[in-house]
Amino acid sequence: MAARKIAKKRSAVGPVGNEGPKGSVRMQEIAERSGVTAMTVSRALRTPNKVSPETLDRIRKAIDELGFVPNFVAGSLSSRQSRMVAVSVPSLANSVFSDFIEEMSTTLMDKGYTTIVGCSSYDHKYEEEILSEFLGWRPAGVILTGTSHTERTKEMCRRSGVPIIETWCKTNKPLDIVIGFSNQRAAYEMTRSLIDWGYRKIGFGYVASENNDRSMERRRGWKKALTEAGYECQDSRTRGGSFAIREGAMILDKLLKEHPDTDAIVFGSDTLAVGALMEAQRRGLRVPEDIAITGFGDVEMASETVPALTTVRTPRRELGRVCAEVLLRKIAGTYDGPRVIDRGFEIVRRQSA
Amino acid sequence: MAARKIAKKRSAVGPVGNEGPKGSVRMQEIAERSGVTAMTVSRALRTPNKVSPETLDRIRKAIDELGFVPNFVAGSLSSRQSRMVAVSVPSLANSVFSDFIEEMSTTLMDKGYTTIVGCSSYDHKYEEEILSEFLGWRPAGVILTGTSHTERTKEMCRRSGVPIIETWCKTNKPLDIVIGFSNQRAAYEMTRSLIDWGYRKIGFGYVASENNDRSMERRRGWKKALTEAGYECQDSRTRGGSFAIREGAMILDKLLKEHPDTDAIVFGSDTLAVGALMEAQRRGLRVPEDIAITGFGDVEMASETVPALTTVRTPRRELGRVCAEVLLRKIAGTYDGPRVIDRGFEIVRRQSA
DNA sequence: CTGAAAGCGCTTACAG
DNA sequence: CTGAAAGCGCTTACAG
Repeated sequence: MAARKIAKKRSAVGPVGNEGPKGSVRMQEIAERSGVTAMTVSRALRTPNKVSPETLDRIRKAIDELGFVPNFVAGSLSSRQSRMVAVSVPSLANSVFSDFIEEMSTTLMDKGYTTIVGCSSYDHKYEEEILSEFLGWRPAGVILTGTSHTERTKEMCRRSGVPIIETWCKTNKPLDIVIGFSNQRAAYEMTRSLIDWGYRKIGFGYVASENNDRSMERRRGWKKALTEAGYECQDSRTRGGSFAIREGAMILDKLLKEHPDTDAIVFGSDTLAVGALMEAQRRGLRVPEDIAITGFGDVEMASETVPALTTVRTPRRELGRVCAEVLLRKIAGTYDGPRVIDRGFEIVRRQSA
Repeated sequence: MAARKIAKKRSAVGPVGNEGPKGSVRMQEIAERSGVTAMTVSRALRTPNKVSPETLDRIRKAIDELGFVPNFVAGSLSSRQSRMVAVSVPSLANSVFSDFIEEMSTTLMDKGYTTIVGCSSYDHKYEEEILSEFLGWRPAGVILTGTSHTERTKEMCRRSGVPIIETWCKTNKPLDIVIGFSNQRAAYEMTRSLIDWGYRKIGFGYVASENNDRSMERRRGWKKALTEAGYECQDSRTRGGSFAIREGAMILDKLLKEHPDTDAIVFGSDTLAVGALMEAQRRGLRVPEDIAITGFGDVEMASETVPALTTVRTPRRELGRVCAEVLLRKIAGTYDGPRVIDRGFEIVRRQSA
């Protein structure tokens, strides 16, 4: 405010170089120092081939000397497009999502885009708040986990007019574009595989949350496989939003107590499965001889446990990259691919089943 | 552009309500609909007590009906302060940092701040690029992992004039403020504890990277404890930036090959320790009878392995919260605490040593 | 309690 | 290849 006004006066009067601690350098300063106008500095940054080589040199030198960092806030307001992408995931503590985010944000940064990330804690209402906050930054695109959202979330997405990608799921009626895989199909095939391998009393372990459509889809897949084969369905769950390892142990305990003849458990996540694996070891249960255990995700840990975990590999890094790439093309207006993109999954058989 | 101009004309001519898909609602529209000027709408949002209750009601109603989302980009440019905080961590895949980030970003969002996160992949040069990118958004504050950075990174921090917090370390000469704990002291005490518990040939396992000052500090602490006690120092490492579980197994292998009489290994991270634990199990080695293993971090998994992991608990969530709180006070200009904040650590003895 | 004017630092859309 | 003018959607600093 006052400081800025003084700075302006200074640059109009004498040579630059004494920018105060708070007075960050503007294009104007660069322009003066290189004997052009701000317009040409702007061009040098955005379309350098439209500026003469000598001018370019001078400008670049000035930028370097003054440590000029272009103000994206001003640029975004002016051009009505911000190179920013907003993402909401249920949790970062779950490595499945942190890997996804890491890959996505790296891909986006390579193209000059900044990623803002919010954690909804598996809560649709909180996802709505995050989105509303993020939309204030007028992002160029939005990526949401799952396909179930509050009405207001959907309404805000529509009104915003920006490209939306939903991910980690598959649906036939995405808000805009969906990139993921069928959770139901994946759990179905995992369960089918167990049946093929000779298991008969197959339980399901998960954390119940009406907000987690992925989890519920997986449960549906497990149920479908058993029903088709004419087997009983017995599941066990803990309540709450977190996917603590501990919960896996509790589920194993509960399931074996209620249905002692259970010979396999399909878990809705690797974290739960690893928890169950550890609990089995503590009890002296042999896996898979006494009880088979399968996970979902194929996190790094899955191949290292003893016994190594049989699981469903989901393409989490690939999902991050593809979401970024498709979104970028949507933003550029050059996307002409399908609205539903299925990246599949893979059953990985190791030792635990 | 053209669309915007048409939209303006529209709103000047007739009643509002037909905003196009791209034409997001502005304060101007809210003002017209509630019979005031944009200035009053701005007040209603920022200092509602300075607006008459009736006016406030009308404005809020209009905001709701039109689905107005204030444009932070314009607000930031105008007020010369953005409610945005930039953070750089080495990796999100490491749960130690994702927990930290989750806590920090939640704390910041509660106060109306948005967090932008970048992953440096344990690379100082890449940290510099991320920072330079982030500074373009004119964040209100910056949080950096570690205390070792490139010269240009430090220079940019100074020039930016925004509050900087370094974390996960302790140093006497922070760029601005440092909030963390002494990695050297923590590893020293872990090693001392092992000595007290009767171990004599204590190795150190870590991933070598000159960019990771935390790791090197921990190694120094281990060495110091052994040297003071007059014992030999034998370490083993793998090269590279990642903290894969696999590396822990490789380190165990190498260390036992080169120094078969090793009776304990201090690991620089829980991930490595868990990898070693699994490898020991695969080889039929008893932990801690044949070999003791300790970790660093106390991640969720640490208490669930069999045997449960003895480790150093670092206050990662607390660090996230405190970084956010201190930064917020620095931004507000009300911080008068120390420049060096030590949040300590804790040796957690379980079964693996 | 409310408003008119000016400005934040860029980019767009011309013009030359 | 370069520049002058206008404007992006808000907030600041008055004034009433």
